[in-house]
Amino acid sequence: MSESSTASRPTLEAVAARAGVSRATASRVVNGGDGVREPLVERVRRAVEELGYVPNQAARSLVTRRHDAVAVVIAEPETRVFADPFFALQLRGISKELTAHDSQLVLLLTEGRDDHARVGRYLAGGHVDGALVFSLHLDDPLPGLIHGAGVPTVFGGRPGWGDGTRSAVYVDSDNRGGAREAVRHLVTLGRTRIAHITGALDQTSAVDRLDGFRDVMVDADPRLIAEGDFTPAGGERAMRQLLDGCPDLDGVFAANDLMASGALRVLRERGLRVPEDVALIGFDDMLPVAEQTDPSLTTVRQDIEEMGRLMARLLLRGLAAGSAGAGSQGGVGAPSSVVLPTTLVRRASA
Amino acid sequence: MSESSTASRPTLEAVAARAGVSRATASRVVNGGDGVREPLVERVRRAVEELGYVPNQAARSLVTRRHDAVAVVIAEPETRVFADPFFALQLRGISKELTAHDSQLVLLLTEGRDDHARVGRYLAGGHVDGALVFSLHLDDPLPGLIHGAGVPTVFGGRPGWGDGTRSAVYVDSDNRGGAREAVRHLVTLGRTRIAHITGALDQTSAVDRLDGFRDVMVDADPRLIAEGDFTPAGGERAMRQLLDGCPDLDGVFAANDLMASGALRVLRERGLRVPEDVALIGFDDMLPVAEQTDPSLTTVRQDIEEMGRLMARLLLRGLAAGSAGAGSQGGVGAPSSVVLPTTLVRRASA
DNA sequence: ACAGCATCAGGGAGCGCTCTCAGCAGCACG
DNA sequence: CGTGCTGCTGAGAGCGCTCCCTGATGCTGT
Repeated sequence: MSESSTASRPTLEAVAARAGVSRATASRVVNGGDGVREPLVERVRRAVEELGYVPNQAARSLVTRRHDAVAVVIAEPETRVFADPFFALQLRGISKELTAHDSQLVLLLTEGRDDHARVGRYLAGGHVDGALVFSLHLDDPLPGLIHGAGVPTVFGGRPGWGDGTRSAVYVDSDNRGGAREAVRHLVTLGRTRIAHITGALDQTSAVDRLDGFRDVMVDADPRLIAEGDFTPAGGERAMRQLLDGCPDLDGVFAANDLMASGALRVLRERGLRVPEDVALIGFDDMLPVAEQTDPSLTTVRQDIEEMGRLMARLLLRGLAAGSAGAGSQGGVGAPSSVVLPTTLVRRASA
Repeated sequence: MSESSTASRPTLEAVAARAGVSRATASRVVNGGDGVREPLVERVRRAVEELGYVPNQAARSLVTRRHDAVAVVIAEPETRVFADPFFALQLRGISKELTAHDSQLVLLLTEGRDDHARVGRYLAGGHVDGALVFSLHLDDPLPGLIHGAGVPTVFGGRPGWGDGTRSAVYVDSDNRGGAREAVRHLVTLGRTRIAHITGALDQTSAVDRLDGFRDVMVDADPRLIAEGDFTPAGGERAMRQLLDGCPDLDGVFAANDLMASGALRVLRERGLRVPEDVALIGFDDMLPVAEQTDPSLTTVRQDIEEMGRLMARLLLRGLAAGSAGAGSQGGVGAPSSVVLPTTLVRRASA
């Protein structure tokens, strides 16, 4: 491990001295240089350069009460869920947007109830300017807790119906619309006995996709709906259940690609051809899965990275509006939720 | 978006006043309470509770020069690489360890050269106590740059041979040993014409795995080594090349599971049975891949989450030692690199 | 009972920065 | 040439905290 340099870093005072100006003027230059005459700006700039001056963020925060930092809270990242590319891509989108606005990304992963309290305390402690929160489960107390903590927050995915989260700002994919499109596509292909493998129904995305399915298959036989859990194994189980209850089904819409891949195995195992006998559609367009299955998976794509970018943008915009305008309460600049469109990606399975 | 509370948060001064003690005493209690008599401790604790006091980290950092924050730098997260479960798991391990030590995780994702400068500046700016750095490519200037920035750093994976990184502290899997074990297993199975699909050779992990392969297959026919790039498509390409050059090979060691899955497809496509005709071993034990292939993949497992945890632990230990001892340079507490063992996971493919 | 010692509380300085406010220049105009 | 104005610059306070140092307090020993 390399050691930290013991030589104390130069202060604004030192820069000012070197440039032959006051600390205040040096500060002005460092923060944009408005209202300082050109020759002085130049001198200060050079002094900064020569001394390798970097502002002390702690000192700055102390007086400005801004931190140029945003917390990203990912609740309950069970291996299964967290390890999929989903969060990685969202993080990248968020990171890009924050970087563009000189904000730092403080990552908070929570595991269990104790952590909720910890995160709540951290956010309430005013260490960050705002928070981006991912909470997968309907019964998660975190969204309510955070919402109440008085920290500007944008949620990733429509949050559950916890206290006060009805008014929450969130960014989500059009799960319902995407599901509708998928099922309609199956209908277009002439399929009539179309089944649905749901996701874990304690997550809004799963509920919304199920609703989308029902929008098209208005009075679907209950035997054509099986509850899954977003895992390949769950997809297999659900597919077996569906085939047992309704052996002549000719279309399946799975609530994600992982379950679709499980379903695919079961279909093949039972000697059913895809897409000839049964057309199959997934959701997410998780590339390593969707492209590698045989046949490759028709699926509903959502732009994950864009979701992340948008969340960050919404939050930053809200922060800017909140600090600029007098009342941040529902003011003109207060952003509202965004639902991003999805697109059907046609491959071989349907 | 919920707005930030306008009521200013209570200060230590307020706590002290309420508890009827001085600011200094209140501070002592908040920081552990050593040297303060029990009744006073109790009173201060209650005041903290009642006022909902949370220390202002900025003010604290300003004087202590500690930040209780660690930067995690992930260089060049191309979608392909970043989106695999690898980083997610490492992040989780890191997060757990940092949380246990009340440190925050500041995530820095870099994209391109400009970002390098940005990250360098950030780290040199003394905003964090230390850094955990992932850099995949041998020619990446980042490790050298960071190493030179005077920030205590631990690397994830053996870094390349950039300036000064020879002495760098890192945590890595025993890539070479794991590879040896995999190839030896193929030998044990009676395979004699064993091929290797390498990873992208600008990454140390790929080089080390190739070295491990060579350790066992001392004078392997060059036609039995094909360069891949860690992607399924690369695995397919390499497998074709291998079969074209040496149609009677009977064992393959792929440098990761993704490439093994690609190789598997090609083998099947050419009518070769796995493991009967060709035994196949991967690396990583990336579950969604290794378990879902048919046949399931024999592979070399590394404990990714543990790697992350260890990196954080090493860094924190180094920080503690560095601030305690006078000279942090190679002192008693200075940690040295760790190479974690791997284990062969036998499934169906070999 | 009193000196001597250890222990614990409080006063105060100061970390590095921003920001208000006063002051001083320079200019146009009367 | 004097007055009023605009536009920069600098002095100084203070953000909330830690920590040094001094002073007060309780306890032991004789």
